Amino acid sequence: MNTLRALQWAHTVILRTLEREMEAEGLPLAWFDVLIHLAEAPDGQLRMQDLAGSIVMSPSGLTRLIDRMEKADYVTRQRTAEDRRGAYAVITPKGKAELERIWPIHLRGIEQHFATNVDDADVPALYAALSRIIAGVEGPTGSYASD
Amino acid sequence: MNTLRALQWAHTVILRTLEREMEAEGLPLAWFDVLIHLAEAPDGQLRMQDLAGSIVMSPSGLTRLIDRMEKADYVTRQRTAEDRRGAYAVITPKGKAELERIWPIHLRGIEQHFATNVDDADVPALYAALSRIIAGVEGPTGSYASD
DNA sequence: ATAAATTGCTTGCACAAGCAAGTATCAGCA
DNA sequence: TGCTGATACTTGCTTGTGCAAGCAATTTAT
Repeated sequence: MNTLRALQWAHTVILRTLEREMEAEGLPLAWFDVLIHLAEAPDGQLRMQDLAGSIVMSPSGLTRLIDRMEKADYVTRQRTAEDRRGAYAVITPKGKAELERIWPIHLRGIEQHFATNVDDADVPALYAALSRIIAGVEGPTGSYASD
Repeated sequence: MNTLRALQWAHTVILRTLEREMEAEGLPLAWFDVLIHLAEAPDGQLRMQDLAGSIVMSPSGLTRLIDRMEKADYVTRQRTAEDRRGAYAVITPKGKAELERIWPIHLRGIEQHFATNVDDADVPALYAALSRIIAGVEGPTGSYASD
């Protein structure tokens, strides 16, 4: 219980801080998340639902997020003949460039607000514990990639 | 970085699940958070800003949250002569009753979605690591109570 | 072959949250 | 006392999110 509360606190405070930093840089954290997941995916594309799962957002939320990002020319939607209901979100060159730009800034933020405060010795245990939690909540069908 | 991502995942998935459960029970998680912090405070009251700090919410967000909860008669605002700018949020009997009602349900949810998946051996390390993170982000002025 | 059920994404709607600006009160100092 | 600045909360506005419903394409069953 207290551990859960600590988890919530740690998350909220860190993420809020990072979010503000990113926003100040002109790229909301959610946008960054999308870009990085796409950049890491083969061909820089992901089905909408897979992407929604990866960044833990509702389908409708993702639809609008991609709407905005498409307007900014960071991603494109690509429909495929193979299943004409579905759509891929594809990262654009501009999206890639933006990701390159923001990446070091974001890393610095993480270093400053998170990594600094983690005892090196804690990391493996922390990571292992969190992974187990995730695996448990998700069940065998989970889409969390522990890359 | 991956550890941070794991933190984010674990938090988001668990909290989202709990939130849906609570909402189904008729008490949003945020309301529960407010109630429990008030119930734990001396005289069941807390200054608005302290409460905002405790549940990690912006002052404006808390104002409206308390507005809603006041309408539901779970809390009251009480202004004091000592400093007429400030206000206390005070838990009402109805609020306490609601907390009693929801508490076991929430605990069961935590057990099911969180505690089950945490290796008992992990807990101390996990808690310690998270606490260090929190302390680091917060600085010496932090308002996180590790009760 | 065709109707029914399912899937994949998109819209209508309502709501909660944050930022910036506003208001009232208090503290410090000439 | 009377100003100046800080504090504590509240309000106006904008935005992002989720749920429920909708639409189109696809699969399943008859």
